[in-house]
Amino acid sequence: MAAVKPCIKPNIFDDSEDDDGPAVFKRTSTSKRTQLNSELKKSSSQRHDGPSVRSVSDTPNGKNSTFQKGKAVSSAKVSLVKSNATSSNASPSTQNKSNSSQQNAQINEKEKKHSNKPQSESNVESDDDKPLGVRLATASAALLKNRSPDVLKGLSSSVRNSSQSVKTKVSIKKSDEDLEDDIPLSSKYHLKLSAGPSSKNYYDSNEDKTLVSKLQQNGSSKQINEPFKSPKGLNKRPLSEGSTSVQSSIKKSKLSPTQVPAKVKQVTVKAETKADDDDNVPISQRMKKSTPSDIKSISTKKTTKIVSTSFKKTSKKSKKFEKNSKYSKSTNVQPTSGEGQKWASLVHNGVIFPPPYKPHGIKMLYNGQPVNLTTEQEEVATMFAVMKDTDYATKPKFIDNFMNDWRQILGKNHAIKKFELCDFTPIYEWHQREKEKKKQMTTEEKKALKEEKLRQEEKYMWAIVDGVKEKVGNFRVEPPGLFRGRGEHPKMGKLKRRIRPSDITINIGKDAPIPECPIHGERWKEVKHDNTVTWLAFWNDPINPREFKYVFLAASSSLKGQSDKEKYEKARLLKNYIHDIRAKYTKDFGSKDITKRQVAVATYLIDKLALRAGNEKDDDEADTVGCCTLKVENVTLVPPNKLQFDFLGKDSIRYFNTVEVELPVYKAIGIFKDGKSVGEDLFDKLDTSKLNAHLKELMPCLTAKVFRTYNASITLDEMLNRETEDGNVAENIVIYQHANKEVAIICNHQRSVSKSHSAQMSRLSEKMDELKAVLDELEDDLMRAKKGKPPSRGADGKPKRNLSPEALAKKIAQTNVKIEKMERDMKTKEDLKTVALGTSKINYLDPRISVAWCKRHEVPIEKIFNKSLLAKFAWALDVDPSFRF
DNA sequence: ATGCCGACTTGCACCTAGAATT
DNA sequence: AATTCTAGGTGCAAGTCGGCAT
Repeated sequence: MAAVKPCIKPNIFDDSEDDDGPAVFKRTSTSKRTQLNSELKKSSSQRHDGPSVRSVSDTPNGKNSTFQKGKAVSSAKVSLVKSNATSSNASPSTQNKSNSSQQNAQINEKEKKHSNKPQSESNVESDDDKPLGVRLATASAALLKNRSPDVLKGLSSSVRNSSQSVKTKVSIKKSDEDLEDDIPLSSKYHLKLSAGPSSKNYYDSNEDKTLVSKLQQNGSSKQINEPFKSPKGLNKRPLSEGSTSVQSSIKKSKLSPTQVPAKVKQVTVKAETKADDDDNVPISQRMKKSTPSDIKSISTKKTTKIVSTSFKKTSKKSKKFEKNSKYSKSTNVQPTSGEGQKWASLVHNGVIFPPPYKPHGIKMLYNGQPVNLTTEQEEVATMFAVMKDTDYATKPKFIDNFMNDWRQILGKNHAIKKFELCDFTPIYEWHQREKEKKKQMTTEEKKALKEEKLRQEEKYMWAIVDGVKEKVGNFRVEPPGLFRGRGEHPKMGKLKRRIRPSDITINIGKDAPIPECPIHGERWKEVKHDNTVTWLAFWNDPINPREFKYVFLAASSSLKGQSDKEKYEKARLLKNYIHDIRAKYTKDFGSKDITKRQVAVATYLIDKLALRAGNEKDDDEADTVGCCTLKVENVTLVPPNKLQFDFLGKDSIRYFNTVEVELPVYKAIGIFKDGKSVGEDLFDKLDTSKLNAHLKELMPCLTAKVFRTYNASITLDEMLNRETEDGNVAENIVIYQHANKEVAIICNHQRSVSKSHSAQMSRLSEKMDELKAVLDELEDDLMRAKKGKPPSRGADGKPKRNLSPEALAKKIAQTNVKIEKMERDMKTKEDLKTVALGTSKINYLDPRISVAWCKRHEVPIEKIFNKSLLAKFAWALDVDPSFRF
């Protein structure tokens, strides 16, 4: 099928499993039905009037690429690694999946249906459903453990070694301890996996046995529960050391979409899980036929219904959770309909602006002398002053950008010229005092302040969408400040100027009153009525005027909930295609067509390692990469068949991981690297649009990011179902958190170690020592008691009560329990110090998995989802307990 | 095909109130 | 009552991806 096909909007997917009816988001107060119909009629022609007006770029120094360019490239560790790696060579044991397959005695009907797939019947299913990473993960524990600090530190080296380098990396001081923390989650994870026996190779059900056989199977054994542990250490992730600049020159300018399917906008109907529907069709056929028809909305509707009803019969829903849900199913009508219409009526009050700057009059020093500044000049000086104790304050790029922008405000003739002569301390101290004052306020004062703020903001907090009151996400206009880009962002420190009403475009229903401009005497830049988009307002980003800042509804809104659900449905759909997709790319590993081969390998990496797609980036952004933009130095071959990845990904978070891969992949990577020099693209024939175009041929609407969602959710689902025993609530929660953590590691979701982490840990170990001392003493006393002697004197010298051996034994047992608990707590704390659980929970884990699991195991959902998550996932709360991803 | 624009999701850090601990 | 710790909320940066114009 042509690469281009209309991508359906997931309406297509069916709701049947979670409820009886086609689900529709029900709005509390008003029903949408009427309006929906009308929406259908409307055409979406207004689409183009999106934010169109834009100011001319005003980036004076948008070109600051110098900094970036200066960076040196990295990638040295090859040699080191190599040796280590080899030694660590995980033994790929093979072994089976039986575990997983039996995991679920009570597969519900739906499940069974799923397993009907042609090739995956006989529970092969279970295998395919496993995240690749899990199945095939490898890692060299030894490698990680042995990593010398140098290895870590310098991603930089190869260049260095190779002499080409100008390594300019801004030095970042790191202690050895720090280094430990730098080990990316993913490595830890894989490490863990690598050790044990494992499940069979994922593709063994493929036709492509040859390839398979060549490859060693390796495994994933979850039983090895000893994740890599980083002993001590504190601190943050590595930073910039990674990539560098050679690349900039090589960079292509943006990506280029090849052919993009025309998107069928959210069409109405409810889609059905085509998955289910299709289950009886051989996948191959399915792939072909499916798209056009199935996915197209209307036809689907019917199907859906049928399907859903059939499903339903067995399911009885539990409504418990439903009450607080503001959504519910009401009709068959889809919330949005028509061509891409997102709403029919939209009422809101616009946005609120930060208060004008209040000058404090504290004079900073220049060359030791107090200087007079105008209000505007002082404002910018203050922005810098208050950042004194952040890392930014010492970064040359930051300072440089800040000074450039500040000088413009100071004017040509101002006395202040050189940063080195500036002393912002007086302002900084003033700021500290202010903070202190605020802290000292009594609770009542604070409360009053809070109420006042609330009073002012209340009207902006809500919008009325199709008659339903919904929370607005970010109604506060961003205050002016200094740009805090992540990683080595070339624009960090630039002044983010104040946004005014004349910067803002409002989007609102035609019939709604236009929000009054909150700043007297000013007016909005523009007011439009585009119901094909969900934003309420936007303005151009002052740092990069070609980009926008939008005001959207909050996550709890129906609009967001709906697309969230669609996202997960799409990922679930992938479950039905994944087997064939894997077979296909495995086959293509050996393709003579180099593009095909690159596509295959890239897809494999995205699937197996949950890499992001990797769009092209401009020179005025931090130099980070994703799959398609990997540079040759980001991947190192580690014989015989491992790859070591080391690069900075989104938010300049380091991805460092060594993985065993299929031999053909290993070889292919070698070929892709061949003849290229540092800074060049590993996948030179690829970009995200080509890759996504390819993925769309395999499954309608499939894009790279779906793999992340899929692998995250399927992992949670399987882990929960495999590991939950009939424990109590607390035990179950531990299991959940464990699964959550695995997912976070797969996705490389990291957080920086809190400043107080090490202090906290040492405090805990002190306590632990105390407890142990107590234990020793008790044991001693017990001994004595048994011999009929009195207990020894306590530390304070006072005699202790003479307890019976039984009593002492009991105390000992209690103490032991305490110690064990404490050990566990410490371990978790240490384990999680660099792992961020939240991101996956919010963005990657289908909430229905969690809700259904909670229902099955009588875990109160509140233990898993906090208030805002409950609101965000309102659409999922009434899922049938038998739901499986 | 490419580049750009546009809209929307994802992601980490920071801040804070309130819980937990002393 | 004072302090420390933590979860949860917010802020906003940084991704993804579609689609149009060229």
